[in-house]
Amino acid sequence: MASSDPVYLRVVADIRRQIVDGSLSPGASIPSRAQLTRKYGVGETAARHALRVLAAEGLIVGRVGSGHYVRAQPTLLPLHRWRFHDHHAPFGADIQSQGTRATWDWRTEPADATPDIAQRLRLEEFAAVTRTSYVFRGDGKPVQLATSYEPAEFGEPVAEENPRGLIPRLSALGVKITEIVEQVYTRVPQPAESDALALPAGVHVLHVERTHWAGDRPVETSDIVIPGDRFRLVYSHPLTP
Amino acid sequence: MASSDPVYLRVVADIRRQIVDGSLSPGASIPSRAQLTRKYGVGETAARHALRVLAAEGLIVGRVGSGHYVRAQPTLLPLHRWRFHDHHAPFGADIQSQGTRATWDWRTEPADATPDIAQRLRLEEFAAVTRTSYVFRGDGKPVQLATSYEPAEFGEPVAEENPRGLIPRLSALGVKITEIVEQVYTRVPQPAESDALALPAGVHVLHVERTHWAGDRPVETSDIVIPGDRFRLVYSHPLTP
DNA sequence: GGAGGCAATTTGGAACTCCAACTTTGAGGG
DNA sequence: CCCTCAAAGTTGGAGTTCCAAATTGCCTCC
Repeated sequence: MASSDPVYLRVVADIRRQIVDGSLSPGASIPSRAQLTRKYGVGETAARHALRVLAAEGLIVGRVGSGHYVRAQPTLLPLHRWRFHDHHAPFGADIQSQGTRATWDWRTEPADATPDIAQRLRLEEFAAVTRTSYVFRGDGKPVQLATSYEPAEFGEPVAEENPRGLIPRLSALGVKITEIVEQVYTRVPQPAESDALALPAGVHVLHVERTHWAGDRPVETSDIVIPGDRFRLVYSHPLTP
Repeated sequence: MASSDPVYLRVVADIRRQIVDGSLSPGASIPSRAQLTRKYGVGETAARHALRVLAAEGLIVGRVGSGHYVRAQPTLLPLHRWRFHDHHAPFGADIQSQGTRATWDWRTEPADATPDIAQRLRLEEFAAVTRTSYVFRGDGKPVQLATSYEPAEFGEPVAEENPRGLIPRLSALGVKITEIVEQVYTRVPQPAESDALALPAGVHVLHVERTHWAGDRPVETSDIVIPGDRFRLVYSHPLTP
């Protein structure tokens, strides 16, 4: 904390310290901005700025008319990525095995492959694909979004077949899945995603690009959007003897 | 965009749309706040607020005295998590294989296991462990931080032995690694991490908790901090016939 | 004891103003 | 053409003031 640093950073650092060292526990109230101006001898602008930074870090949350409060640090539910890949809805099976009631909606439609999807599926641009959009719910609240793309040649996953899952469905078509690859990164959610997932301000998502391979051919690719404040992803790698 | 929405959101949405649809390409300048007030008929506060939100989303970056500019969307270098686990520095080997010169520093010291580490290593609280802190550099710039913990009984990885890597080292001690588990989540970086990794404002990190298992015993656990604007993690899962 | 009303307080949005440090541009001179 | 300097403009920090919507606590009445 250099003496030339902006005053708001002094306020941020002090409050952050109290939160991190436990002096201010989850649910505890933070001084109002009027109180901060008096306590730290700063103006309202700096007080607001400090509160804004702390809120953006997810450490506090403001309630209109009431005040700011320390946020409980989220417990991140683990999603074991390879454990349920033979279920018809791996995510659903995972959180259900952890005691959360899981439901999901999906919508399937024919689409043209965007350049990105075409590349991932090694198709021509604008090739015909089948796009299936999912909303997964835990205890009734949306907790994950996913969009899956398959070459149109595999046909549309009709409603009765969908519960069978991708791997057996493609197997019945003579396509054997040999590998699943997931690429994980973090990003800012799009406004529609924030709305759909009821994300608190400042929360980023984990974005998983998952591709099913049959030998050296990609036969399905998905974009999965996972709230970064609710889940962590667990990957296991056994070592062969 | 409801008509009762704050005016700053109108500005945000308009500029975001231009960036997303390519009208404003990377490097393009954004109107200054004075220009925004005139263009959108809002006050300076709302103009600043809009710019602040866009900056927090990583879409623009402000340069003092110059203006705001559209940020190039980062190309995320893939880190193949299981490909180099038998190297002495898997991360280094990974980015080196992609053309980036990798170097790293580390520092080893005895420590007492915190409750979290004790739980992860199935040790008593405050049990003696060996803590090794790493700073990984790509082309001379820090690009990843990691802290590794081992039970103290394995001894201190002395400098000459470190290049051999964890798995052969423990193997020489009669401990056979049977599985590696990585848990991935995203979070706000701590100030020291932001400094160390030179993270732009608003960038979150991927945090990987990695544990090496020998049978049902955890024998090493690490916390790995990866800039969310530079890397993505790639996990592969072969399906057995 | 419970319900309702009211005052005080709070947050989030917003306006206007000022300032230091910095950048950019244009004019003038060599 | 190149260099210098001044003017204009920019960002980030900061202050003060106002307002709508919401919350909380206290008081009064039934």
